[in-house]
Amino acid sequence: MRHETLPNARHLQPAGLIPVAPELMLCGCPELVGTSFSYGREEEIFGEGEEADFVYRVVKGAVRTCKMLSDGRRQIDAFHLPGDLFGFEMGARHRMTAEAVADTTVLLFRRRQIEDTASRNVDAACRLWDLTLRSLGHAQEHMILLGRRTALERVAAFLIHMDQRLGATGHVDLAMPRRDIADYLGLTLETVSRALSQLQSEGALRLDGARKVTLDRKRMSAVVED
Amino acid sequence: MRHETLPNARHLQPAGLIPVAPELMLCGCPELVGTSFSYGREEEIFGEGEEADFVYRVVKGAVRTCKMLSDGRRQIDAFHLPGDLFGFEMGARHRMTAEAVADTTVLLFRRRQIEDTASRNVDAACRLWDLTLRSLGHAQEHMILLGRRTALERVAAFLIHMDQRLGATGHVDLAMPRRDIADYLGLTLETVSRALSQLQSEGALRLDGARKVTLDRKRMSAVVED
DNA sequence: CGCTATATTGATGGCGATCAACAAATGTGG
DNA sequence: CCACATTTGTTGATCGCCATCAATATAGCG
Repeated sequence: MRHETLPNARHLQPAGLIPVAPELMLCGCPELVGTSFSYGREEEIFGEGEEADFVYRVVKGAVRTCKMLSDGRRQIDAFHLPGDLFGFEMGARHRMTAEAVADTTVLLFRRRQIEDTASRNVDAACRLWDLTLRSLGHAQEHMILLGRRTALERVAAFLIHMDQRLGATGHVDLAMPRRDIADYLGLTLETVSRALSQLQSEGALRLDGARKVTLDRKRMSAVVED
Repeated sequence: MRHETLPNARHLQPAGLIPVAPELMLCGCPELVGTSFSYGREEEIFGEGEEADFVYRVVKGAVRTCKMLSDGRRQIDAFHLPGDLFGFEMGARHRMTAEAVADTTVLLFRRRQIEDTASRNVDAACRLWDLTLRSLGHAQEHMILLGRRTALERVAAFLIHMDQRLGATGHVDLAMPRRDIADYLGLTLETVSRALSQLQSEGALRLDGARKVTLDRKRMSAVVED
């Protein structure tokens, strides 16, 4: 049994004092105040197999959670953007690795505190259950994408989804490289790049630099068509 | 707003009276007593988009939950065997279709009752949360299979998993046809059949009839090797 | 038995992976 | 600020796995 340790962190910024800012709380509970941590690009937040003592909320930046096989094959199960929670686990240990995709700030919540709160506050417990159901819903959507969608459909669906999460402006600013998109979509980075080029040649999007994409939302939707 | 109706069912077998049998309860709660229903092979239990008023537990048989695209592509997200719960949803409506793979008996629990119980009984709420986290964990495992595994690995992993769920005897009795296995693994039924033949020729398993498989667990594990 | 549903096996083709070269963006030190 | 190195992204050529189409075999069932 090892001692509970703090995670790797560049800079510790202690949370504000007496009047708790609402954005520091989890599920609106004043007793669940997060501690701010920052991670550099590509830095590991937690690794598969580590003790799952904390739950995280993204404040700034982007995080990927993924699984790897021994031969290096990787599957990214989700990208977490500002406002998103990640790090919930069934057992005592993480079954995923979490890494910062870009320079990232997160809020850290002690898992025991969350569980204590949930066991006393019914409303918080329901909200936590709902969050887990939401993750499950996302995973289920992703399974049909991975199992049954073509490469072009996957890339289009990904961009549409990112656009919606970033405000549905049609201007998507991708935080992650091609390789990460590929590992999220079950493709290679070359196939992702080709799909983007094809979507551009079809007039469904425009690439204003590799990470900046402008979508024609109507034509993009026509590509996925479920 | 439509009236809450009972699901399709062949035979209604009213639950036992005064002393509630433990196998009829959910999470060990005496107030959560299920009602037994039976469905024939290929019969729909609930459809995507329907009101999610019930949660189900398999008593006998097997159930598949799946999503479909408009052009007929299908992804089965899970097979539910005796003891398994299914039908939990985030919102008011089912986002999946559930169908009986074989002649099946389920217990039906009113969702409102479950939520009422969870809001009063902390222990039950935690168990329900844990069940959802378990489903999420399964979905995450399945994503790396769908995104990064070869056909042979998928079929081998599926058989190993089924063997474990059925008691790890090495004798797997498949309840579902090749087509369902294929739609679960993101393959075609021909590819599933070929993978089974190849595994047999490699001595990793023996087919005693299409639905009866005897595994060499050591050699099977060597195929998936994560 | 014969009828039907299910499974296996074969032949062929296409989508996406792999290997490779080049281009563009980013960063670094002089 | 520019020369150079490094990382990231695009595009091309080829290959292989799995899908598709097709034929046959087997199992289940009246």
